Amino acid sequence: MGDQVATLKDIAERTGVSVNTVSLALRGSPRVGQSTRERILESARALDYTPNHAAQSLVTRRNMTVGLLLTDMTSPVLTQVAQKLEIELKAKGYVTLLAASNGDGEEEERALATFRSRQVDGVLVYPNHRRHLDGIRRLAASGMPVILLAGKEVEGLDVVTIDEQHGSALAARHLIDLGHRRIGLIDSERATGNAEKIDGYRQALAEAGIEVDPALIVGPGGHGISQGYAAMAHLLTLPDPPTAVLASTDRIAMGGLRWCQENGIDVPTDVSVFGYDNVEYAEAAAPPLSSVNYPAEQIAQAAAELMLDRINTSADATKRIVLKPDLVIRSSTAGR
Amino acid sequence: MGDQVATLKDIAERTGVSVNTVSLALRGSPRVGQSTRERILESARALDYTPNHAAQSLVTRRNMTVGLLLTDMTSPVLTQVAQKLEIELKAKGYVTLLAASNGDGEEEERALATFRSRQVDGVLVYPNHRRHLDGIRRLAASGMPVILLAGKEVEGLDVVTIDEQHGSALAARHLIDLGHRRIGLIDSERATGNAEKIDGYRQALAEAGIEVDPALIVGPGGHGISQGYAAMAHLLTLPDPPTAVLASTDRIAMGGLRWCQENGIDVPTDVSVFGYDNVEYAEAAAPPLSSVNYPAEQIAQAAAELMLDRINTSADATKRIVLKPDLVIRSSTAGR
DNA sequence: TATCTCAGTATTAACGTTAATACAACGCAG
DNA sequence: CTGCGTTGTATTAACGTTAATACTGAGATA
Repeated sequence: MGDQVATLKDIAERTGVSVNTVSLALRGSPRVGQSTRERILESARALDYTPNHAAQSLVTRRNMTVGLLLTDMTSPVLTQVAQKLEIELKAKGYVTLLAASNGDGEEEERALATFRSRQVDGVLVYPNHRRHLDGIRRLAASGMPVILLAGKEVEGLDVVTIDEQHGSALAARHLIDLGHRRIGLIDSERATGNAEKIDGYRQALAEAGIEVDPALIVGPGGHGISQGYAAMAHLLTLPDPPTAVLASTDRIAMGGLRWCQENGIDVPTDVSVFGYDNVEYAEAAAPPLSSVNYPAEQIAQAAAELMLDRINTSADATKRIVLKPDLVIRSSTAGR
Repeated sequence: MGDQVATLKDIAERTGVSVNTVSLALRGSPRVGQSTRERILESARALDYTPNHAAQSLVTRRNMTVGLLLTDMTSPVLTQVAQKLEIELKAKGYVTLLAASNGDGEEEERALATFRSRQVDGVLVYPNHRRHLDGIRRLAASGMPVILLAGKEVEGLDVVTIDEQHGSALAARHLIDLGHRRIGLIDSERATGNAEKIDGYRQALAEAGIEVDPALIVGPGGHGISQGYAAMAHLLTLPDPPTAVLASTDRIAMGGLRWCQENGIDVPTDVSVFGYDNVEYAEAAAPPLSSVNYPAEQIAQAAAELMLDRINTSADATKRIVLKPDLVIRSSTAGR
């Protein structure tokens, strides 16, 4: 029963006023009389009225929706950001339309097209590739507010992200300060921030006057736990193995920790291991993992704020908000 | 330039035909002539036309959207399901509108209202409370397809979930088979499936003729890692501590593992620990955690299929799909 | 040649809402 | 008692699309 949803018209008929009066009353306009308003509100409640968003958005040209495009819906870092964003935007009345590109460029394009077709008011994107931003640029050029959540060096687009190079350099410096000179790097090619993280590592080593040994840099070809396991195996069975290892991801680091454990290599006595992202599980690793903290909350907050700005006020120059990450030192790192 | 989005009308004016002809042509109707069609398609491309979804949905009464309400956007299990669901639904042309209730009943209500207002074609829900389903029931009663993703005992609503009691019983039985008699249970009150998991534990013990010692059942008051840590501390400092512990969540189990590690208690020699969910990180725990596998992919697949069914064909009797979980045995469990 | 068919296109009316404007009734100042 | 602002409500026109129906001209049919 009552399979049809109630519309303004239904309320209007029931109360004997015009549709427009109902609309005004429900929106709290002072122009409708006390008693009429009450009758209308009561009818609305009785009919369990919910405004038809499509109709509203068609006429107001506001959708109260922002699109959020993630590269991976299961990444703890990304979902943390997504969670905060959702909360932040919801507080302002916006709904989050989520899509995942799962590392696929075509999926990314499709998601953007969907966002456009649905007339979202703005789009937040973790791009798949740092260089290949054509689709995103096109969308932005068409007047859609677009904010990138990775790729601090990007020109011509708003960006809110962390300084991944800085984080990486910080971690490397910390290891150097502990007395390490041979520091391995496991960096997954496709992970967000690839080149930047390698750059930070190089920078820290250069500053300390340590020559970079290319044999100590290994791309695991993925960012799963098993890839970290394999990469660590590779590094520690080298003729002249590193005494410390920097991983581009906690996942990778934890895979590495597992290899150490299985092979009787004590962390941090035999090797120090440094993660990246400060995932919740890093705390429960064996041993608890030192990691570069990804300030998800601040990113989300800044991004949400900027997004609302972009939606409500017409274009300024593009903005670039780059947060500096800090370190969380636990017990997977120690001096020589 | 071109800040205004192109509409059918623009294409119509440009090609000199009527709006309706354009609409037909773009939808591939055979009723429009070859040459006209080509001119229209070309114009559409030139103007970078994207259909206005709000307008479409207003008249077709199909939104091609399903709402997904999660209790926690950062839970690895839930996001895994969300990911698969998104992929599955996207393949059928549906977009996923995501919301998180974050364990708050009012947020849940608000999210459902949003879904309704946006005229989603269906709603998938991880409910906050098993008993308090009023809002969800009301939505379903209004004709909206609704599928619950937890709470196998629920009447009158479609449910796709796993048999949590069975999973829990399986795990307990495994520990019993290994020779354990004093088995602790850490079950977080609010986690999905609370009562069921306890029931499974009781059931397995009863079957084996082991009396349940209430002192061995501890509710950690949350499902974080630190709560698991504290709960394990509590259990293992008992006068007569358990020789095996079943945790209602991998997160909790991993918190427990950490406590053991810090306190020189070897797992599995001194205690066996069993997790629940088979989170990715379980594999990298120290030691790798035995866990009840949550078949996220199957859940998502079944839920998506049922949802499309509900959207496309009018109501049958409510359906209840309950998958049986299996165990993943790693090295955190061993015999006495 | 008159009629019938049919392909191709146009016209009209929805969908549910908001926005702009018009109207009616009323009290009140002049 | 005329005119005027005020208050409350109604009317009309949008928004961009689809659906139903109406028209038009040309070739086929009788």
